[in-house]
Amino acid sequence: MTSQQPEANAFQYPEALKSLLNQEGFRMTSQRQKILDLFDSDNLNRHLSAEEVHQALAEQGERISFSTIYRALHMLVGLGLLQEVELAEGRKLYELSTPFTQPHHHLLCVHCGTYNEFTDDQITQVSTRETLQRGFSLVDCQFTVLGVCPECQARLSSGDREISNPFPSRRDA
Amino acid sequence: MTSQQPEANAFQYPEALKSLLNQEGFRMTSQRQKILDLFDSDNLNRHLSAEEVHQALAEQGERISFSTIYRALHMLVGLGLLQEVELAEGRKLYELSTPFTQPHHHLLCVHCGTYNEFTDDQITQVSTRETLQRGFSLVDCQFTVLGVCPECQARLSSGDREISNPFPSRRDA
DNA sequence: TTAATACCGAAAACGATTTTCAACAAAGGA
DNA sequence: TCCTTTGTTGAAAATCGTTTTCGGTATTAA
Repeated sequence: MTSQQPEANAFQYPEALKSLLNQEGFRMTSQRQKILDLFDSDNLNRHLSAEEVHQALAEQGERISFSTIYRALHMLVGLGLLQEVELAEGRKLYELSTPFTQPHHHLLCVHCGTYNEFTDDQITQVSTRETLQRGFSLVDCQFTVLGVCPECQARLSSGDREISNPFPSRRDA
Repeated sequence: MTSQQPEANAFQYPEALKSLLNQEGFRMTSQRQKILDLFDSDNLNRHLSAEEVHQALAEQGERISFSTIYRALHMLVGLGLLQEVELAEGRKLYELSTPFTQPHHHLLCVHCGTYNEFTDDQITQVSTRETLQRGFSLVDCQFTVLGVCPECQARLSSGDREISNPFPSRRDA
């Protein structure tokens, strides 16, 4: 109850979240609550960019400025509730951090940008081993496998040859 | 000799590089050669940002515009000679791609930004397994372990508490 | 009730990257 | 050889995601 770490179910208890923020001198506001809710709603346990957060909120009638969104995302990362991942080039994505979800990694199609998640103990093992060997403390690990999904393979084999940037841009999607 | 793939030693043979570009309708120019040389010079088999490329060239008296640098880096990635890695947030780094170097991964200190490289067969195994299982073809994999290096641990334990962004910015370095 | 402090949105600033554009250079014919 | 086509360059402008500034508002604590 009085632990410094957020409990695994902090999201179920609005009060716990509020006091977590308060401990650090922050306040729980309606904007922040709505942003958090986005990540917690379980049909949405995916990665969201600031842009996508803005859009998702807009779709439910909430008009929250980008400055507020960015500030909230930063704060939530600082508190350990969210974590950043770098999947799509040029922008950062955010997801619930590992105390609240299973550690997982990403398999990304470099053409259409869709991704799968997977978990693998070996990855965790390697992370731990490498950090220990060098006296590092482990903060996080990000494993991203880039490939071409079956659909894009089919599409590509029928014609359209081109030298493509292995990192997809928003426009290509 | 007539293979479509670049040979592992293409960098030793300027002619091979030139014809590799020509095959795709590009030309080998002095600017592109100098940029390539940067990555090939073996005391420099590290990651360079566009900024660092620009600076390294400036130090040897070459004044090449950023537009040219960015264009060359893109093209070289497209040709498979370089690959992008996302280590430092907010900018892309480039390094020789795996046919020319050993596959390796990165252990990054989130405070000072220094990194170690390591290799690990398990990572490759997992990449292959996950892609095959889903019918993907494997393009690349990026494994980045984030941690705090021993030096920063020591420095941090003596005082300066703060909620910090787990991704370091240039200014923090 | 007031003072202090955190918060908000709009707009400006920022930094990395990309594009535009006009001039230039290499290649490939007539 | 001259000419045309096409790729390349640098400077400057544009873009994009993100961060900061600023004036005003809300919450908290004295």
